[in-house]
Amino acid sequence: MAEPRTRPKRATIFDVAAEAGVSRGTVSRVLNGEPYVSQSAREAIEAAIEKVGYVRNTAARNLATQSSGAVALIVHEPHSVFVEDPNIGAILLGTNAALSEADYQLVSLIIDTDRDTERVVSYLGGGFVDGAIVVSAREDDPIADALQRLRIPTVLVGRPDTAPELPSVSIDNRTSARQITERLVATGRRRIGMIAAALDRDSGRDRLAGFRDALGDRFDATLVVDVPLYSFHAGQEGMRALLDRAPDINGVFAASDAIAAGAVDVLRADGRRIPDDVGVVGFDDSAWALRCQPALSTVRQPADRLGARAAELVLDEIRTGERRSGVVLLPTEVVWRDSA
Amino acid sequence: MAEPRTRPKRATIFDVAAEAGVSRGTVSRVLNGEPYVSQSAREAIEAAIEKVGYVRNTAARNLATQSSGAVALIVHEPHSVFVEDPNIGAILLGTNAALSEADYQLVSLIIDTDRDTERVVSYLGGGFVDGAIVVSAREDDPIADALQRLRIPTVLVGRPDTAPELPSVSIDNRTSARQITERLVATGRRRIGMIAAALDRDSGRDRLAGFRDALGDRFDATLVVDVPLYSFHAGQEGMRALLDRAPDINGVFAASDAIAAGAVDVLRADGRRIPDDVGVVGFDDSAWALRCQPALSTVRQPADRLGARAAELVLDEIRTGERRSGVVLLPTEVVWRDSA
DNA sequence: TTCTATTCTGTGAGCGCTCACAGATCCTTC
DNA sequence: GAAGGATCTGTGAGCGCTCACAGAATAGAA
Repeated sequence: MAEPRTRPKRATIFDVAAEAGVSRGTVSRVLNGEPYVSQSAREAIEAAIEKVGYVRNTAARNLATQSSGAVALIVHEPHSVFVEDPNIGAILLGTNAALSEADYQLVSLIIDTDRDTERVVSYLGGGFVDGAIVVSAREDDPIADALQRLRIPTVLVGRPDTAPELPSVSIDNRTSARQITERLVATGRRRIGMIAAALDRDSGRDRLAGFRDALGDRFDATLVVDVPLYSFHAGQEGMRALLDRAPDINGVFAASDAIAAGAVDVLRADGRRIPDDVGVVGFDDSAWALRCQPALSTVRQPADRLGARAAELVLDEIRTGERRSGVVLLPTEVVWRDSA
Repeated sequence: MAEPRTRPKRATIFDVAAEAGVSRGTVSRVLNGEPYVSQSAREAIEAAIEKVGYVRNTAARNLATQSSGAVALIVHEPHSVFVEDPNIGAILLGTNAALSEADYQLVSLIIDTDRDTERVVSYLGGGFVDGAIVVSAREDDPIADALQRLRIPTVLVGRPDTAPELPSVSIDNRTSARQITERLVATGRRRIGMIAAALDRDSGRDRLAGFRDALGDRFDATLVVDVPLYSFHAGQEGMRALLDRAPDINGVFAASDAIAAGAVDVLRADGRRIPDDVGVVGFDDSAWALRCQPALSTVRQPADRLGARAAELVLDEIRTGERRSGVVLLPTEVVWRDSA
């Protein structure tokens, strides 16, 4: 932290009061939109604020109200994913918008290593934030646990089974996956495989479950490969494995667009035409989807709205003190393009 | 902002003083690492801090020191770029790391619309941050101007010509562009074109200048096309235009990897082999580079170090009160792969 | 021993704000 | 025309910390 610095003195609530010819209390009242202020006083104060160029000092306010005016967005992903994953950026943007609307400050905390976990937990214990949003929590996430212990209003993005007490906002991965797979079925594909990923998260598991739902009796576990990451490379590897097991495969559901792009790459290298020989569908509607040749059919998830909704829920709990547990599911949209 | 909330009472500096049998002043001294504290007092206080679980209240400290303990990272890009551009995420991460090391809080502000500009300027005027880092400032950027007026310590990432008084950290775009183009020349290409972008920023202009440097007399202005964005689509369009103008082209320098990927796409669709018929090089060493077929030769820029260095400079100015203007150039690295 | 430097410690004031309370003013209503 | 309620306003205390100052303790030199 810094040595104190001298900056041009800012006007305080005192200056405003003097200028308007009223007391601090009255100024504070109009600042906070409280009732019981006369019209004339209100106008005088507003004019005075304008005149002296007053802006509120957050530190003082936070000290007096015993709150921080900040909400943490905790992203539990390695740096590489943080940089690459389009959804995370969109969630961040959505959260930021909703929070600043309500005059709250977003503080983003990125957890990469175990050391970060510790640091973040102690930061959270410091009362620096009034609430928290956790993105991509794992099962038994120590952060979620800590947040619960500290009784900090928290909302999860995604829906980990481990912390059902915590409210969360998510998309219906299962139904979405079922819908897009069904369309694959409807176009006459009979040998349909899936490249699944992140089975340690609910999102990954639910996409697999939806795939299974759509196939019903025809589901064949040997046509499911599990890759470690939502990445292009993982998609390539997954597709090669699938091709090994079932050379006659004619439909593929990839757990993300990046994976689908990898799969498309391998399929074309293998001389197969898309969608004629093999239909491929993805998930996310990220930039990958349009970048593929042909453009990918996929599921669009409203990542920014996910972030915004989470922020609203946290704000609500901060204000009312009441936790509304439960899962908020935001609608997705299946986008049909040319890959299937 | 919130109604006050009751949270379990936290220990204050008072509790620590009582526990250790000393006064507040002495506790404050050890907290701030000041001299003139006896060994015994220091030990007693440290034990007391541990025992009562004390953590410092930032709001109170900020109020007393008249500083905020926060540094803003201002990103002047449309949301889409923010989400897509790998460099921005890396800069953010680097800044965050350097700042939290020094116990400062990163506050990221994203400017998308003109309304955002206004809001951010007033936010900045509110004394919420002790310093600022501006990413992708434009020429005549109103934010940079405001920051100067408010006399807030500021460092630019990138090197806009308009605010030479402000210190900045950047890469040497011109030399890097020259180096990678020279290699294109060295492999025997004679008809070399460039897909340039963002010529309203120094980065874009410098890359073009470096290209020109490398070609010397052989530079042919008709082989330079200018595209509006650092994107895949822009790359496709740019390449088509280049092909129209010079069907015999055999070397292409793209101003970014995304553009290069678009160019590669068009070239292959046109039946040209890479690197045999046409050599292609990019810039950034982003995820695009490895994703291309064949993998792209490109310039790696240390985006995270850019962010970290900017943070260090801001911190330094905050602490000393002295502005070190001038440009810090971080080294880049040309990465040779298979596309040229 | 006495005097001066040096090291250490406690105290009061104040940062800018909010909150609770007490008091003032105004309007109803009987 | 007085009582009672609603509406409005000012004041004091306090949030947790830092800073400047004054005073205490210790050490070293004369």
